[in-house]
Amino acid sequence: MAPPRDETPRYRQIADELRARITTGTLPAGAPLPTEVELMEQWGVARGTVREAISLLRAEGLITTARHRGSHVRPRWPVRRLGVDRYKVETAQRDGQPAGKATSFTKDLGIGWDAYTLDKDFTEVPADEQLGELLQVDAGTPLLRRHFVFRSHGVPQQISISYLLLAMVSGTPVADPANEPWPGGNIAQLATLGVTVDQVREQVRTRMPTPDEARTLGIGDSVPVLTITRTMLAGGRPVEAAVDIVLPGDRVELDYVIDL
Amino acid sequence: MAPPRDETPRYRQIADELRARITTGTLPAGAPLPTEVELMEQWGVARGTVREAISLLRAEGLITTARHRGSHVRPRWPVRRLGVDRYKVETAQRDGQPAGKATSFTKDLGIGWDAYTLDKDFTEVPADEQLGELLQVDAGTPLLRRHFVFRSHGVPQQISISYLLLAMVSGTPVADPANEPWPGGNIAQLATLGVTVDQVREQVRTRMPTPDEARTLGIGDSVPVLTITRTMLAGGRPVEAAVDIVLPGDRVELDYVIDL
DNA sequence: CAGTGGTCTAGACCACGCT
DNA sequence: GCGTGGTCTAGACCACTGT
Repeated sequence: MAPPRDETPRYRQIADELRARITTGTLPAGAPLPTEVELMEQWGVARGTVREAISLLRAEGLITTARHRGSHVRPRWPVRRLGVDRYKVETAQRDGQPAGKATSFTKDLGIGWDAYTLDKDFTEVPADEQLGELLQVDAGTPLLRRHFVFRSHGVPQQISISYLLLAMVSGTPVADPANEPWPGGNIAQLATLGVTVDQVREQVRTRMPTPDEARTLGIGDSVPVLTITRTMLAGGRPVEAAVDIVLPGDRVELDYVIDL
Repeated sequence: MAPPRDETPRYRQIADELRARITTGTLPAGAPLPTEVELMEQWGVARGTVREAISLLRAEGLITTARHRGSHVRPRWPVRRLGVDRYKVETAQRDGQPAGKATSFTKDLGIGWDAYTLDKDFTEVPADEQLGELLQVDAGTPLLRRHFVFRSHGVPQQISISYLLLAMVSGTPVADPANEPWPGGNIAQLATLGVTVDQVREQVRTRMPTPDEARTLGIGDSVPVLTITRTMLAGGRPVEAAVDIVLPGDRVELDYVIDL
């Protein structure tokens, strides 16, 4: 009953054909794919075979599938650039008026990403081993944990979990969530405490999102994320550590300039 | 016939249970998962349901599946760090003896990645629009295209396609593939032509690999890749552009330090 | 040869969005 | 209420790996 074993599996042939239509633009961004039933008829295969093909394309990030509404060609998002100079700009602003909202997030927003909202969640936690190492303190040292979800135009753009030494910020305006978003961002914030950040280290990795992250960022669970572990240092001493900044991989580009 | 619609789908429950066993270490790296038939019996479901669960885990990069040999917990690879100072080190070496093989690739190799081999493929191509913009030349300008596949211990670690202005390198040793790998790497290479690279720009993105890249890098096609577009500048003038450096996302970390 | 995953079929019921 | 994708069943043949 199984059809002739010509060469490549049927479901792969179907996926190949659809992929070609997408990449050549015959199926433009946003266009609906044929329904499963249509594909069954066109190719003369069972539904499972069609679904296998579609799930391949979904895993490649080429399409999205919405329940009851079919699969559509995934539109390309404008790519948001996160430049290195975002930190330098903030530094420059530190001495002048902290006008506008220039967190390291909002600074990055190019065209079209000017308005934004935050979810904030501040708690106090003891340092675990990894955080202790990053911040060069003993495990158990009390930290202020700040969990942010940045959104612009309602679209989630970044998840970040950042840690500050509680002894450094306790009782200051920095420890008060009500003051977020803080004009000038993290670095301006620390400057009000007399801490001058002079070096930022970013460790960049990629991985697939957890189901939770995919939901929060509004991406398919087949779109990879960029993660950054960021350490801010003042005079060689770590003062802030963001262990897991999570960015949607389909619309972010990190831009680094290295002077030799 | 369909079983009770309690809440989460059966295939998801199965995946969740297996995922938990993996992350807690009950199923350690390299351990085999139960076979499909075993899972069918243990959960009392059809094979399709079991396969759905397994394909979920595969998409998350937690397991690999080999034909006729079952699924196994994917071992964690040592993470290779690509630090910013790799370029600075090369600069320092330029004036001294170019001892050893210190390309920007080999410099990055920490413990265990000392021996390596190259695939090289040099051709001459005209600049397209993107390359023209990166190198600040007109489209159509002749370029030397160098395609490398770096391997260490037989394991592919990096694919890169790099472009140099043909007018700059034509007839020089740099244009001769036989001279690769070049001691000291790209920057040392350009130095022999009197070109002093003083700035490197890297644009980092992530995406899923093409089937081709997955095969070349020896990763599953569900492991994301990091891509870098790198421009080297000398006195503000771009002298080299690498449009698509592709790195396996499961074993690479990019490390940037930003001085303010 | 037994057992594995790869592929495929031909049905089924469901919840939900749309018209 | 019709059509969609989501989920599931119960079979089947295949190629290849191991013993």
